[in-house]
Amino acid sequence: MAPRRPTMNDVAALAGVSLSTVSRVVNGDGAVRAGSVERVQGAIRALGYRRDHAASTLRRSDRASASVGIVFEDVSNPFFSSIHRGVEEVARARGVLTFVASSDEDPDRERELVHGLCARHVDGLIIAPVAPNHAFLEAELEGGVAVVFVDRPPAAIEADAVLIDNPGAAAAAVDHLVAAGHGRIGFLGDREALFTARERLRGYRESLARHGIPYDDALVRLGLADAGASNAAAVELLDRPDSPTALLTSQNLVTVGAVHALQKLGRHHEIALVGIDDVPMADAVEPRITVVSQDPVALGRVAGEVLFARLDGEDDPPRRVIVPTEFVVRGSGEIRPGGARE
Amino acid sequence: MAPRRPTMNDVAALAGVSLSTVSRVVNGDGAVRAGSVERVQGAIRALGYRRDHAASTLRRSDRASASVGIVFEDVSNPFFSSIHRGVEEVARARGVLTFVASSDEDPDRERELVHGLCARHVDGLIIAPVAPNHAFLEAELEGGVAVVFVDRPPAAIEADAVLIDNPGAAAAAVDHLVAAGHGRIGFLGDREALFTARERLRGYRESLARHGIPYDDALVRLGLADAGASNAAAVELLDRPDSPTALLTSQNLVTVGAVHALQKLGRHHEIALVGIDDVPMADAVEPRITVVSQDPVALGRVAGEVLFARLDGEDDPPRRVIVPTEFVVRGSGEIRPGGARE
DNA sequence: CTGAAAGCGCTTACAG
DNA sequence: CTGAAAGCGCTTACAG
Repeated sequence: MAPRRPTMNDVAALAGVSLSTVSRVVNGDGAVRAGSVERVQGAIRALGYRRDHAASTLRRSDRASASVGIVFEDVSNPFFSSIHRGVEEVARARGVLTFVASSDEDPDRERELVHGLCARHVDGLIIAPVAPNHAFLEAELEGGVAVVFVDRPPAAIEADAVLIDNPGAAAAAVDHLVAAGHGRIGFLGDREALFTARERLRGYRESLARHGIPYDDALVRLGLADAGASNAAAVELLDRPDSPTALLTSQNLVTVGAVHALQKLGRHHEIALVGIDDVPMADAVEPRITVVSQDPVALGRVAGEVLFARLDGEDDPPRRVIVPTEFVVRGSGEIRPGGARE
Repeated sequence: MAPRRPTMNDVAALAGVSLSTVSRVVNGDGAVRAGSVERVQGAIRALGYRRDHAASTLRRSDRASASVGIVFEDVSNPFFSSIHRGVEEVARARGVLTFVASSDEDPDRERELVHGLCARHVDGLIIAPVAPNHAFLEAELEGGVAVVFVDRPPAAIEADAVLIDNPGAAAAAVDHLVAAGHGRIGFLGDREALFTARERLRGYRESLARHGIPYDDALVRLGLADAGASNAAAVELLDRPDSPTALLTSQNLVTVGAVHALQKLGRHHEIALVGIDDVPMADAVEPRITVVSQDPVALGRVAGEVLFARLDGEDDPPRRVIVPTEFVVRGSGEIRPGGARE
C-alpha cells in the first residue's frame, strides 16, 4: 500500500537534527545555523517532504489555514464564477486556496455549507447570501472567522458587504428609456426575496416617480428565476393591451429570456430593452443589447481585499463598499417608441 | 477576544462523561448507553459544539477530509464552472466540499496548486491538465489521493480521464458542412499545446480526407486563446483571396470571436459556421449558431463519480470515459456556399 | 458500555 | 543556535 508520506520527523532523522530545527527551517524562522539549514533542506529534497498544512493549522497559535470559503447561489452562473475569479486573484497573492459551493438559494443549505467550511478551518468566508437571517454566523464570527458579504447584504447581523448601487442602476436604465421617449416601461424582475431584486424594483419606481410617470402594476412581472420564466413573462406581457414600449430586465438570465422572447415575437427592433448585468454575446445579437453592466471580477476582488484586511486585523466597524457600474449603450436601449432608432 | 470555540473536552466536562464517549456519540459509534447519548447531545446543543473536521482528519486512520480539489484553466470560464457544478452535485451527496482553483495554463502553477491542495489533505483531485508531464503526481498518488483528469488526458502518468470524442466532434462538423455543399472550410483553433485543440484539428483533417478534399494550410488558424484573437483571425482569413465559405470554430471563445467578426463584416448570412462547444445566447443571434455541444455538467458529474468510485476502493486499471456530444442544428451551419439557406 | 492513554504531524514556549 | 517536552482537537486500540 501507500508508502506513508514523509513527515518532519523523517526529515529530522535524515538531517540529524531535532524536529524543532526542521520546523524552524520549514517556517523560515531565522535563528538556525547555515549548515543546519542546508542539511535540512537537503533532507527535504531527498525525501520529497512537504509540510502537512492541516496539522500545522491545528497547532499554530493564529490557527490560519490559508483557505477561504465562498458560498454562492450557483457556481455555474457566470456572474458568480467571475466573482470567484476576482476573489481568487487576491487570494492567490497570499497563497490562499478557495473552497466554492452552491447554496441553490436554500437557506438551510447555506447554513450547512458555512458550518462545513468552518469545520474545515477556513480563515474567512465570502457569501452571496440567501438566508433571511444570518444570526447563525455569530458563533463563527466569535470563533474568529472573517465574513464578507457580496452582491447582497447580510440580514440580522453586522458584517462587511460589497455591493453595487442597485436602485441607482435601475434608475439609470429608466432615465435612459424615458430620454428615448418611453412612458410605458415594463419591469421584469427576479424573486422579491432577493435583496437585489427588491432594490432594483425600488430604483425603477423612484425613477418613474421623478419623471412623473405613474407606477403601473400591470407592467411589472416579478419572481422570474431563470431565462425560461422570463421568456414566458415577456411574451405574456407584450401580448396585453396597452403593453409596454420598453423593457427593463433586472438581471442577466432575465435579460436572456426577454431577448429570446423579443426575437421569437419578431419585435426586437420595436421594443426597447435595457438590462442590468451584462450578458455574454450582448454585442453579437441584433440589436446589440444596452446594459447597466456590473464588473463581477471587481466585486470579487474587492470582497477579497476587504476580507484579507479583516484577517490582517483591521477592526473598523463593518462597512459597505459600493463597486461602480457602467452604462453600456449598444442599441437595444436606444429604440424609440414605435421602433425608430435614435 | 474570541471566546474559544467549544471542544470535545468541553462537551465531555459538561456531560460528565469521558472524551472517548463524546467521540463515540459524535461519530455515531453505537456502543453507548442511551442515557449517555442524551447527556452528550444535550451538552453539544448547549455549547453549540461542532466537531473540528481538520483535527479529526489528522487522527483518523483513513485520513479522509471530505474535501476534493479541482484545478481548471480558469474558473470563470463557463465551460469549467459548469464542470465544477457537475462535480459538486455528486460531492454534495457525500458531504464533500470542493476547492477550486485556476492554473491559468501555467504548468508550474498547476503543480503548485496540486501540492497546496494535497497539503490541505484533499481526498481526491479533478484536473483539467495543462502541464506537459504529470509525473509529479506520482508521489501524491502513492500518498493515497485519487486523481481524475477531465476534458484532457494526463501526460506521462496513468490515471482515469473523462473526455469527449474530440476528433469525432470535429469530423461531424466537417461532414455537416460538406453535406451543405462546402469545399473550402476554414478551421479556427486554440493553441496546439492543448490536447483538445490537436485532436479536433486531427478530426477536421481526417474528415476532409474522407471526403477527398485536400487539406489547405491557408484555411487554418491556430493558437487562438480568446475571443479577440479569434475575431482578428477570422477577419484576416475571410479577407484573403480564395477565402473559405464555411468556418469550423474549435471552442466556445473562438466561436464567439468568429461570430463577432462575421457580424462586423456583415457576412453572417453568407459564411456558414459550426462551433464545437455550445455558447450562451447561441439561439438569440442571427443566424442562430449550429454547434456540436458538450455537456460540461455531465462531464463534471461523471468525473466526480469516477473519483468517488476510486475513493471507495475500486482498483481497476485506469480508464477513459467518453461523454457523448450532441449536434445542435440552429441555422448558421446550414448556410450553403454563396449564402443561400438550405 | 466506558475511560485513561497514546498519538496523528506539527508549533511553541522553555531551557540550555 | 538547538533540543526535549507539551499540546492543538481529535480517534483509536486497550483494559476494564
